[in-house]
Amino acid sequence: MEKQLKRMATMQRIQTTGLEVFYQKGYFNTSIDDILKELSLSKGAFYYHFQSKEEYFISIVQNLLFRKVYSTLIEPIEGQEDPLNKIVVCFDSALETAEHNFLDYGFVLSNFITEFNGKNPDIMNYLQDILKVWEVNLVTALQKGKSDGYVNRHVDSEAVATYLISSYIGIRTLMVEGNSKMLRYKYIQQLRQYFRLIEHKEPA
Amino acid sequence: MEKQLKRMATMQRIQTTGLEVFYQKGYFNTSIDDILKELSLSKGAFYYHFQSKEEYFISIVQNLLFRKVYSTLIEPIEGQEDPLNKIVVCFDSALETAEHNFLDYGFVLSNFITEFNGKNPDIMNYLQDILKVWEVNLVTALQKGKSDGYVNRHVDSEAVATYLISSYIGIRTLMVEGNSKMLRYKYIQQLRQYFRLIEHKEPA
DNA sequence: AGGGTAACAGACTGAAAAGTCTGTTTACCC
DNA sequence: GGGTAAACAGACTTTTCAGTCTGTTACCCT
Repeated sequence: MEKQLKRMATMQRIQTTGLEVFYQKGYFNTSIDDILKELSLSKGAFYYHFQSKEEYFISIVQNLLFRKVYSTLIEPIEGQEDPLNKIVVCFDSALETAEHNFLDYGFVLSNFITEFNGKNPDIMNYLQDILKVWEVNLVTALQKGKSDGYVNRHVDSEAVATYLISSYIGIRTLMVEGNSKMLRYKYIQQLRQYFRLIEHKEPA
Repeated sequence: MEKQLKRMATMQRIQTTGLEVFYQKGYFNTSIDDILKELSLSKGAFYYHFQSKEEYFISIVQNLLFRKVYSTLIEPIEGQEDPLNKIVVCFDSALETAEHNFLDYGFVLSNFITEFNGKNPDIMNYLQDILKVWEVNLVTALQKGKSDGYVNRHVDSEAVATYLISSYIGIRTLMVEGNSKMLRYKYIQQLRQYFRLIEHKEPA
C-alpha cells in the first residue's frame, strides 16, 4: 500500500511542475528534459509513469488544469446569491493573483487553446470541455440570478456568459505586457458598468 | 532595376506564406522547411534573403502583420464620425471574415503575443507596439466621439478601449472551437448593449 | 533473509530542424 | 557572347528532443 502512495506522489510531482513549465514556456517549446531537470528526475522515471508526452499533458489537463480553473473561476460563483457581484469579486481576485505574478504568462487555459488549435483535436476537446463547464455554470448562475431578483429577466444569459468569458480571456492576454495593475482596474470598472445594464432594476 | 524588383517580389512571397504558416501552426512549431516546401524554394534562397528565422519573423510582423491589423481594425474607425457604430460594424465584419474561415486559428496578433510571452522580449515589443497603436486609435476615436456628441462625456475612454480590445481578443480565441456564427452573434449583441451605456444621451 | 517486483538512472537511437557552405543557374552589362 | 554578380539549389553539420532499453536501487512479502 505504501508503494501505491509513492507512485501517486511522484506522478503528482511530475504533473505539478509540468503544468508550471508548460504554462511558462508552452507545450511545444518545453522538452521533457526541461521538466525532469527541474525535478532532478530521470527519463526512466518519467516514462515509467507516463506513456508519452501527449498522454502526460492530457493527464495534467484533466487533473490539475481543470481543478485550477474550477476552483478559481467557477466554484466561487456556483450556487451563490447575487451572481453579478460574485462574478466581479471572483474575476477581480483572479486578476489580482495574476497581477502579483512576477512574470505573468496569461490565462493558462486560453494559452493552451491557442497553442493546440489546429494541431491536436484530441487535446483541444479536453480544453474546450473546461470552457464549456465554465460557460454552463455562468449561465446557470445568471438564470438563478433572475429567479432571485438580482438579474434582469430580459437579458440573454448565454450571450452574457460568452461576453464575460471573452473579456476575461482577453484581459488576461493583455496583462502579460506588464502594466497589469492599471489594466485590472480599468477592466473591473468597465465590467461594473456593463453589469448595470444587466442587473434587475427595482420598479420605481 | 529588374533585379531589385525580383528580390522584393521573392521576399514578399516568402513573407506572405510565412505569415500564413506561422499563423496556422505557430512560430515554434513550424520549421523553415515547412514554409519552403509550400513555396517550392530552397534553403539557399531563404538564407540568401534573410539572416535568421527570428529576423525573418520580425520583418513579417513589421510589414504584413501590422498592415493587416491596421487595415481591418484601425483604419475603418480612424477619423470617422459616430465611433461607436463604426466600431460595431468594424468588429462585426472582422468576425465575419473569421467566421468564414474553414479552419480558424484565432486572432493572429494575440496568438503570437501568447506564444512569445516570456520567451522573446524583442519580438514581444514589436507585437505590443501594434496593440498600442490600436489602443491609441480607439481612445482618439472615442474622444473625438465625445466632441462630436456621439459619446457620453463621462466615460473613461482608455478603460473602454482596453475593454473593447480584451473582449475582441477573447471572442476571437473562443471562435476557434467552431461554433463561431453563434458566438459572433452573441458577442455583437452584447457589444451593442454595452455601448448603450456609453453613447451620448440626448437630454429629453 | 532473500527473492521478486516496483521505481528509477542514464546511455543510446532516430528524427527533425536551424543554419552553413559549396556549387549551379539566371539575368544583366559592356 | 562572355564575364560577373545576384539568386537559388541542396547536401551537410550540429544541436535538440521524444522515446527506448538495459541496468541498478529500494521496498515488500513470506
